[in-house]
Amino acid sequence: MIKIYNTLTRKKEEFQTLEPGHVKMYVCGVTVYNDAHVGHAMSALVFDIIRRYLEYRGYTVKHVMNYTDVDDKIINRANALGEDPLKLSQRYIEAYANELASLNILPPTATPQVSKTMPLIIEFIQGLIRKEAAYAAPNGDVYFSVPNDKEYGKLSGRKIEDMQAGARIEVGEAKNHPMDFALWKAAKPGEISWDSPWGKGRPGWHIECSAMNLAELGEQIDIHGGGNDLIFPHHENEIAQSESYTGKPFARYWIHNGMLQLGGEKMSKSLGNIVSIKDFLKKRGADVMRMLVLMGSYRAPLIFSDETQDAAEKSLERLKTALRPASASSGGLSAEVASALASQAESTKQAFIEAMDDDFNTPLALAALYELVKAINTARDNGATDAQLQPAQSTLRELTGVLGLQLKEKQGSSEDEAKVNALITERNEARKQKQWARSDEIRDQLKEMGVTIEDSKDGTKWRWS
RNA sequence: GGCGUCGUGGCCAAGUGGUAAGGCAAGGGUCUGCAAAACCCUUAUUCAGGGGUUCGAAUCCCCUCGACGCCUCCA
Repeated sequence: MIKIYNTLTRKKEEFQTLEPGHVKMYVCGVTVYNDAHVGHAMSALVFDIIRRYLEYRGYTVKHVMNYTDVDDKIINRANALGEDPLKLSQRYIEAYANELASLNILPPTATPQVSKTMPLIIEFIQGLIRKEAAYAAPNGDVYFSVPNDKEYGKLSGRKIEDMQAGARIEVGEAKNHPMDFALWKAAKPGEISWDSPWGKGRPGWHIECSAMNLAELGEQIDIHGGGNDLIFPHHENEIAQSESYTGKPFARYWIHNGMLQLGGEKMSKSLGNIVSIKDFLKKRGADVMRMLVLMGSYRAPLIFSDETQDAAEKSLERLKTALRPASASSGGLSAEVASALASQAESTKQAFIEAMDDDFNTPLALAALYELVKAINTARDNGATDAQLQPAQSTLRELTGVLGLQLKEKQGSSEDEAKVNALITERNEARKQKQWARSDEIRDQLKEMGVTIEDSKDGTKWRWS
């Protein structure tokens, strides 16, 4: 039984889908006006891991991730660049999709865009007005009427009065109540706009997600996800809109990931402390980013530093050691020892599932994997053959695959490989003649080429590092 | 000011009543010409601090201190 921490109830709950065996999951994507950063990658990875695990447990997952391609920031950036806003956002959509693929994130089953959902958004707003949950202001804006929604604040645990005390709320002249938020914004001169019953304009930020949810997944969904910075106001407003419109409970489980932190602060475009996904991938591999996410709880802040990145890289290396082949000269394990390895594989699998079932406890799941790593390596040291290692290794592959880890050994060009082999042959000649200085010199040379070597009874092994 | 999350060894981190998982780092050992990798051993009488509940608390309650997030665009 899978348990999920639900932001709505602030409790772990048993996971039960609306429809047996099927999961409808909507995750807030990004506003596309700039390069995405590793914080976005974290969020995408968290929900990719959740999706992969749910699929592993037998669910069919409909995974919707939206692109906000109509927004103030996009318009400003497009104006600055003298580019059409939709062309600009399209460019960043393609870039983001490629980056997600590079991170080994499964493509969502649908990726709706605001600009392509306009008729439904307008219809949604009309519906809210009909139900008196919203009103059109004389200037062409349309607002959601917060005081008319008795349940407003249930996700974020806020009271309308408390928020007003914050005094940071801008009182728009056209609003009836300071907490009301825009569903439709009248177009300013020269801005991109769409025709609507209220004149030319464009949607507010929150309504798009309500509309796209309805379009892609229907009135009720199982999982709604995103970063915890979206809890208020975005998700609060989404609930308000969707539930006012349908009269039904919207999402069963609200899942929010913690923020990625750089130097003790949240990484965000407005703070300017950004590491882009592009730059990260130049320095480190996709697995390193994923490992960083796996090492901590998805709900907690993720400390992004050189130190944690190094640790993630080393931890990956450790997982990889278990997947390496048996020693060529191995004499085989006794039946007893071989069956002990098999039972470790089985108990690791169970521990892994138990950990992941408990609100996707990836650090605990990893701990289970390391036990299997140790068992495999010990078996190899004790002379296991490849055939004896293989079942345990394939269990390890299966489980790391569920987490989305690729654990590929690094590759070099075949030209370089020839060079490496020549050097190793030369070194082994030197070693035969006990010319240790020459031998070590060659090893240093190889190291500079990015090659690690290991001498063993079966000869010299090497790999790119 | 309000709402929320949280404070566990050098770093990351699991652990919601029964006596501190795991990874990285560090030290010692086996192996090796030396390394590397693997394996073995060692490293928190203690869980921000102070009270309280309990036979028993990192885990529950109260207070204090501190960090972070949200209350404005934000994954």
